[in-house]
Amino acid sequence: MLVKDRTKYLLKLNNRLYLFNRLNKLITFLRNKKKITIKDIAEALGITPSAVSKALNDHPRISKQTKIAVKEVAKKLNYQPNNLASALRKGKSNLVGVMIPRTNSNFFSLAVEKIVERLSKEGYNVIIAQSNESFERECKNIESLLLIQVDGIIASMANETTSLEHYEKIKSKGVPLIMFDRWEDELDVDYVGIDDYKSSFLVVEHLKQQNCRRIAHIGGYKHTRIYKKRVKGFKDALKKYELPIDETLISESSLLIEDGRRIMSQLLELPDPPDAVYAAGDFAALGALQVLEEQGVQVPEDMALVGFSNETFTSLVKPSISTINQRSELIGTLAAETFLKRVDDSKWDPKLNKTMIDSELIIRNSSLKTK
Amino acid sequence: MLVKDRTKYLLKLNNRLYLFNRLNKLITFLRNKKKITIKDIAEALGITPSAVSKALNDHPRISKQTKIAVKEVAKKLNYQPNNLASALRKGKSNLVGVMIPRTNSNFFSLAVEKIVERLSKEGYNVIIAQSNESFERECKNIESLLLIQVDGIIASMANETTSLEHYEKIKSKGVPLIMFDRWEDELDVDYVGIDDYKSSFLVVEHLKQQNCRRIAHIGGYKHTRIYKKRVKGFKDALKKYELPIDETLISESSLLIEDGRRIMSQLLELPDPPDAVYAAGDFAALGALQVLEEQGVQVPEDMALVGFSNETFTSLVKPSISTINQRSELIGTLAAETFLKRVDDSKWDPKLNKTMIDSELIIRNSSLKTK
DNA sequence: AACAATAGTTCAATCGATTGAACAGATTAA
DNA sequence: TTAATCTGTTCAATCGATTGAACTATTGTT
Repeated sequence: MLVKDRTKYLLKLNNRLYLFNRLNKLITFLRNKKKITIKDIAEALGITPSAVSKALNDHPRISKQTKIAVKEVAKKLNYQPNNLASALRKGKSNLVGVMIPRTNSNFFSLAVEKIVERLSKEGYNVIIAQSNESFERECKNIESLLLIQVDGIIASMANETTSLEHYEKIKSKGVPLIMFDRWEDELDVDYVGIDDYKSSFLVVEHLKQQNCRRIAHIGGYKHTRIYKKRVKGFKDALKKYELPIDETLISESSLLIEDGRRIMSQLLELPDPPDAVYAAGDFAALGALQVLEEQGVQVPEDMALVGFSNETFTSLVKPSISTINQRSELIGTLAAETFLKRVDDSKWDPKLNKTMIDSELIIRNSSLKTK
Repeated sequence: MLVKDRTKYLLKLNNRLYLFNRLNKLITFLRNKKKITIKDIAEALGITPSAVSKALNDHPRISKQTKIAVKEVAKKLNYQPNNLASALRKGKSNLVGVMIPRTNSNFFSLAVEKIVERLSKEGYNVIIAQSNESFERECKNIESLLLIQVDGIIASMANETTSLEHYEKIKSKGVPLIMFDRWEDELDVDYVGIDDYKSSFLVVEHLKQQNCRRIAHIGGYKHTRIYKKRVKGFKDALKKYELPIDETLISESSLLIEDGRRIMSQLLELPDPPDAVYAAGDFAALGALQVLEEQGVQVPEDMALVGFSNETFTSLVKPSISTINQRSELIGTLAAETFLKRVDDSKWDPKLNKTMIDSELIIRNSSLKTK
């Protein structure tokens, strides 16, 4: 009995001490703005740091009371967990790297936005890196991302990139890698993107409906899978719709404005010029449009024009440019979800996820002859 | 009992699945070599981890021989330092957060590129966050950045933002904060941006030279410092160049395309419409241009037009839009350097750095009457 | 030869959170 | 009454790198 009474007394004392300490801590905090750790919370409550850690992480063996008390004090002290420490211990940084060729493109910008949106819901922080279409930069970025121990990388390849070692390196480190849009077949990774092959069919079908007979294609470099697929789709679609395939009408370039200009000029000088141009990129389409305008060629009457990617400007120029919507938001969300599936042990599956979604043709004035 | 048995069975199954998954992961892991730490290097050389650490960091008390040997082994084992561990110990993550309203804007995209370029030279990794002009998102982003313990934040305010508590929080945590372009005077922080006031002078001077007499201004919201300055500069410039100030010609908006359209329409309906429009944003300028074209108003003959920011499309539309180049690259570089100065203890200076750089007027067809 | 100075390492604590094992006390079962 | 079970917590090791103090050879000085 005596022991019990003494314990009660001690508890009371302890409680008083607790209140006192808490107050003290608060004052100290406000005065020196020092960083609060679980140790401080533990001290304030008269328990150990490990109990605090467990309480904060909802460990089943911690009582409800303690959890509530701990969380309350944590909030009052404005506790911010040290991510570095827990990352070090858990071997998980909660950081995901996203690497894209450029941020100032409608497609990538939207996709990234969705990736961030989805991943932050799961408590991840996203690091955005841009390669500027440069191979070297891409390598460096990957180095950096691995250095800071991201839990995964979601990437889209730079145009310049042909060698894939740096991507292999990610895989060899056991870091999940998800590719979207631009990617190579040889790279055995999860993938999300539109069906480039099918997209070309949409374009050709539409142009055929507009009574176009000779369709030219301004393509991207064939070492990149998506551009190869677009060309393949283009040719197969021509076949399907019984249109002639003329190799002189098919070109390969970086798809910049200048490329569009140069190639369009060349096409116009042909003895038998095309009556429609399908560019695998909007910038090239814009370049082509400029040349057409300069040379007084009527668009779409004399020459129909379709681009690819739905860049912002396509709806702003005159005539507005028909283009393929790659549904960037959906791709972004799916890429994020593929990553989440990959890191979820309970759903671990050796099979790779290859997700192909359907693109959408946006018909604008540059290709709409018939009303 | 039956229930219990079943539970046990399920647990067993679950456990087996878990083990299987783990084994799979282990195999992958082992195949790709385990993670190398300084301990491994130490073991390989028969010295202690601390000696290795010191050798790698070029500590003066370590012999040249040892340093060379350590670095050689490190390279051979493909050692990658654990950033988390060193960050935890040193209290420095080598991460810098950059928060911008949008990535798909020429200005911000270029600025960020330069920031990354400059900071990675100094061994920093950059986290890019976009607020999408949303106040809420901006707050969340700052939370995240602080959570992962960035060494500093370089930011430009969202349009929506009027309250500044979240920025104050950064400061109160002792994390260096550098603002660029969009920023408020009340916020006592380092700053880099163009001289918005002076920029308006450039525009008015140019329009006066083009014989414009009644200049309208499509302004941004005045709660944002830069837009306020542009209006002030505009009025003062009108005074200086002895042009009339007509408040009905000065408006305030979000500077979106629609805003430009709406305001331009209103201006055209005035009994005495202006002969020039100076928009504080390129998108608004574009909207205005669309309306002018639709209504058959000749640009620049009947109405000269100048925008602001040098967005990509300004040089692509017809007529190309005159605009202000904010020298994003320079701003980016300077912002990065301001940060570096701020964290360099040897150059510690309580004085805040406010850097104003001169902008540049790019004269294009939308305002060039005389050749 | 004795001692100080110096170079080159090792030792041990540390950053902050996490986690399995250990332990104490309360409750229930045998 | 004793043993078994369950609950709620503490203990101590750990993640990997860093760092000042301590220690041990080695060299130089007188």
